[in-house]
Amino acid sequence: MRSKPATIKDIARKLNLSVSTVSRGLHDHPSIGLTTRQKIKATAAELHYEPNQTAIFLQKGTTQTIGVIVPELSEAFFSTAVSAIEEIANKRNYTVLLAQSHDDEHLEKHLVEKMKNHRVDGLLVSVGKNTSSYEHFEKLKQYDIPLVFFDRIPIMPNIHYVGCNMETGTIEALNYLLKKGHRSIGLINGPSTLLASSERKEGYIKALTKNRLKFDPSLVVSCDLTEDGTQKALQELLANKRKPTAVVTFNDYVALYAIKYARELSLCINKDIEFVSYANLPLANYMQYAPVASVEQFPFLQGHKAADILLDLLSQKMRNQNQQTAYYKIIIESQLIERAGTNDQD
Amino acid sequence: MRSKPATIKDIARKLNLSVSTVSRGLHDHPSIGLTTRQKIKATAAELHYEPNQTAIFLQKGTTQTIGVIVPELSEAFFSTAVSAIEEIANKRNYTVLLAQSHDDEHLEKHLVEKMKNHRVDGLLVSVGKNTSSYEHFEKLKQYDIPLVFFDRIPIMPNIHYVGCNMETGTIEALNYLLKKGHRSIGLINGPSTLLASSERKEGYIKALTKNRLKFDPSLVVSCDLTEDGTQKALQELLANKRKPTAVVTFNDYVALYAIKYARELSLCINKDIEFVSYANLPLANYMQYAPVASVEQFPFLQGHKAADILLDLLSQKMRNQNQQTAYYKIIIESQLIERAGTNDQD
DNA sequence: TTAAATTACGCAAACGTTTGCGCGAGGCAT
DNA sequence: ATGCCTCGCGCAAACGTTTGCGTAATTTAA
Repeated sequence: MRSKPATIKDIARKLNLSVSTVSRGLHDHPSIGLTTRQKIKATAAELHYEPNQTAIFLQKGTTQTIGVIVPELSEAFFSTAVSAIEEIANKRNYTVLLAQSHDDEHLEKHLVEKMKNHRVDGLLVSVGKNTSSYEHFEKLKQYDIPLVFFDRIPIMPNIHYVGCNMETGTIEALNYLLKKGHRSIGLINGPSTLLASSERKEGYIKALTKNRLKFDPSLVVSCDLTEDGTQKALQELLANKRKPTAVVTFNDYVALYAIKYARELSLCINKDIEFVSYANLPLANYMQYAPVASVEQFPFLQGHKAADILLDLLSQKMRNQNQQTAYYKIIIESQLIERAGTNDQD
Repeated sequence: MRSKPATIKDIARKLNLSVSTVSRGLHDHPSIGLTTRQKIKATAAELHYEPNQTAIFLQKGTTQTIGVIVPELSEAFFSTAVSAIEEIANKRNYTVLLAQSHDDEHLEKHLVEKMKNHRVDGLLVSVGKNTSSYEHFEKLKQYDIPLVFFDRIPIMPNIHYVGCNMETGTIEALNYLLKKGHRSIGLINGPSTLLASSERKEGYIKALTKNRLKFDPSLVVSCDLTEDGTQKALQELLANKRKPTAVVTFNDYVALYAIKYARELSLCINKDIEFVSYANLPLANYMQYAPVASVEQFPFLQGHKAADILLDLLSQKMRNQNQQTAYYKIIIESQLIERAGTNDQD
């Protein structure tokens, strides 16, 4: 058992043919005679020959790889989106080079650099929540590497992205809570660097305006999406003169942290205070006290669309259609999901 | 702004030097004069030159990449292990090519093939729960690609692996439940293709034997780790003449499904029936009814160790130490974690 | 002054594949 | 018999980098 895999040269040597004949024979090129092709194939099988992708990539100037950077793979949202991306990529014979930034801007920059060095053909990114500068993304344009953002989108000009309409989702959430009788509704928002945060706030304001209610800025609080940050945010809301009877949280994890803390303060969940979240993760099905509703953001669809767009950009590039100045800005409508049989305290 | 990145050839042409001089200059080779080196570096910066990793990989016959295949990234256990692997890999300047098999044997085979075609230097695998044949792993030996299993380990000869001692963890779990007064304890086990399943069963039997209790095979039930399979398994246990008052579940997800179903059957959790699980995931902190204890399996440590072993094998290989016949079989001791203040029904 | 040693570069091959172009042999038409 | 066409192969370059070995010029020592 030889230590090195067989190459075309080995087959050529064994059959006393040239390397180019063997390469063509393996690819069923019509200029190679049938018997010669058959001999080549048989010898390839015998030597367990497998093409070396690195050599092919060098020769073709493409790596047939797309890079994907997400903040945290353990978040079902991101791993769902990634599963969708993998599905599309597999269908189009692309490899996915996956990395997680752990919401660390420095690591995110390093990962973008590494993706560039690996000459990924294109890149899909969900930005880290703490990322506040985007030169590392700008630099990719110099290398002509197509880039599509999804879910968490930076506030940058001239970009492709797939996102969810958080504004309308927020409006639905507010309408739902207002219909339930709530008049003082808090919002635990995310970092202001995220478009998603400003969208949520916009939706919140629009919903109040539409219902002829006054917007009280002190009921909208930012947090860093950590458990500690969430506690502080809830504390701030509960200390408000207009103590909220309902809170919309940035996502299910924030809801989970907020609910846990509310219980520690001896609040009766779904009586003293109700929660609505974003993401509608399966996690909530098993939570002790789940939010009464959640805004579905269709991560699988977002991942799917982002991958589609990227591969479309790649195929345009291959066809040398550099006249692309239009930017994809896909917004998927969100959907408020009311939880059936929200847990009451027994 | 040129569409293609600059290469060493461009620098060479611009400075009227040879390609080899430029390559050596970029690497501070002592045979290149200082002024020449400085000129080369300045021109490289000016042209935004960045080395092409594909070319380097071809020339060096290594990809500086390790492949990692796990069943499901959304499981915190696997994503934690992957974070540990990434940490080690980054330190040693390796890229991680990550893929998820979704417990699908066919997809797992395809991913192994793709990893091989990409000439990953080594591979880390946590086997899919439904994988029942392992030729796809055997074939890697032909290509001299080092392979280390972690967490879910196939029953195969001559392999490297890092696992957790499920036997002693199971014994601790049984001891804990026996000490609490339970005498009829069920076990919802996993697929029999997994070593982890037989280890759990062995631990279960040994614990009973050590406590001079009879082993009743009908109290050990296999399931496929799905929600549906878990329901059936619990049903079977509850229909037992010796209806268990405690159940040890294969992992936290199985516990979650089992508890949900038990509640549907109007059983009082932690009164009529208690659960102990494996994995000790953070998820359980937010569960409505969490298992009273869980066996910690240290996924970060497992990932860390698996990556260490693989990189050690790779560096032995680079030093041409083919005399390796010893196989790494690392077992990390598990640890039963009793949950503080297990939820009582209020 | 001459020979030997050292310095600073360049040539060419290699890694493994693809592919444009060319050539020799055989077949067919005139 | 000769010229043209087609078939079936091979040569060589290329992709972008690294590196073994060689050479010319300069410096140093005898």
